[in-house]
Amino acid sequence: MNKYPHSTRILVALDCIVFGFDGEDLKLLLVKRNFEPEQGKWSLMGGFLEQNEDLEVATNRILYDLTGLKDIYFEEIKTFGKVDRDPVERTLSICFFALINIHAHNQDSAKAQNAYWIDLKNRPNLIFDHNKMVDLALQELQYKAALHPIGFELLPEKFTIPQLQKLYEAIYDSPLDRRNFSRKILSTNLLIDTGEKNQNSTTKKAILYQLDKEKYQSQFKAFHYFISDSMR
Amino acid sequence: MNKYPHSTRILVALDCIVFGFDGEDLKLLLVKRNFEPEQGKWSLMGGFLEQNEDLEVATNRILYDLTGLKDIYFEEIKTFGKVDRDPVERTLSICFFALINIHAHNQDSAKAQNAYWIDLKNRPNLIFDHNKMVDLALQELQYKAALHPIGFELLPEKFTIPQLQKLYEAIYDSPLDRRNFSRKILSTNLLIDTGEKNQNSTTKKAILYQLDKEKYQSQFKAFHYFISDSMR
DNA sequence: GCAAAAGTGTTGCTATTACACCCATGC
DNA sequence: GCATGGGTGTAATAGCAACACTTTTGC
Repeated sequence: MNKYPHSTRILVALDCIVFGFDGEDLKLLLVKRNFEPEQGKWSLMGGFLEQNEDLEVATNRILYDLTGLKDIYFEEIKTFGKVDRDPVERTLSICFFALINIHAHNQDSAKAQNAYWIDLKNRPNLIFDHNKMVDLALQELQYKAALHPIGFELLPEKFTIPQLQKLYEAIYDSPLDRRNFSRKILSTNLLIDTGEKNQNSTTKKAILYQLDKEKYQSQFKAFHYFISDSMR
Repeated sequence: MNKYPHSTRILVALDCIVFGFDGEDLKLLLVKRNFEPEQGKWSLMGGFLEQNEDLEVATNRILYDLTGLKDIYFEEIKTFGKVDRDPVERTLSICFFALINIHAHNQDSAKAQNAYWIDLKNRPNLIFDHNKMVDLALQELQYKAALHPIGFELLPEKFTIPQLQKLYEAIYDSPLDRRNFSRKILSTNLLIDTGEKNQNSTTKKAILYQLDKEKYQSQFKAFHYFISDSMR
């Protein structure tokens, strides 16, 4: 240990932007801090990287503590490294976003962390540089979701095309044509008709689909153009 | 300083994949290590993040030391954080790639670092997890260059469309149709005809273009589809 | 004049848009 | 039966792939 001379060791945090979707709006899982510094203010969920912990392990640990979920989809965004970004001590923040099915996560885990789902559009001011992190995370989500089928991570196992459309409309904050959207999604062949229909509807019941996980895996890196350039 | 209790400070390195293009092949600027550990072996250029140094500043410092260039295009890829990735001491590596005009950089700077341009296709085995870093960097370059006009960063100020095509063919290691490529590039309106022609040619002299930097900036985030999905 | 490289043109196809119409459900 | 939301259809257009031909240059 500590054999490289003359170089400083630095505190390394992980900060996580957790996105969820309640059927209408995009939500963020935010923490009302009951600890110093900035007690009482809102922040992202985070934690410190431990000496004997792989980075991926730490990420999964933080997400599990917050949501009670394992195998969450997450993606590293950027490392924030201004010297003075944390007033207490110089701290790097490795920042990533995660997508979860808002109904699958464990409410108790969230409560234990003093975390709440907040509407993305009405989000409060966050501590430190966390506002910038959220802005960047939303940009990355919009970027990735236009090309790759990551949106499904935010939905329950079975979902309808109109639900999927509402999700995309929330992500891009703009309306999409119902008919063209449906055709585009179905043409990817990523969806399997379950034969069931959404019973929670007062009008025509929409078909419930589920993701073809094999195709999802194999086609993940292909470009799908879910959203045209002009919409983004 | 050091006010957060109970958390370990960690050594943070930056490792840089520098891409260049000599007109025929993609090149990597690699360092033949004249220091321990792994002296005599090949590695990426890197350095440590200092206590009072912003992350971006450190990145620019390392790139400047290596190439003698400022304002280099670079992009963060990922932070490598396996506990045992460096045998000497646990070290995080914030990994990024940079694109430079191979003829503009300062040979003396590179020599001072014991760095050489190596053909990407014939690259030697690298130390630690640096092979993985290069693989990932190439993937990211391919991904980004298919959608955004970053390829120009690898070319001199004035260049011809056939040169640009050779660059894209090197990046994707696959041939492109001359006529369709030309049309696609010109349709972006990113190129300005300088009126000059490439004199280093024994046959028909190609038109020298330069980048319209204003359009480059403003359209950078738009999708351009330089390369079709099937080619990637 | 000929070989080699660069510039421009055409055509058929595919994908995307911007629309309209019909069906199922609950009241 | 009617309002609401969901599923399917179509015609015009734009963009793309796969081609051939012509021009410039050095020898």
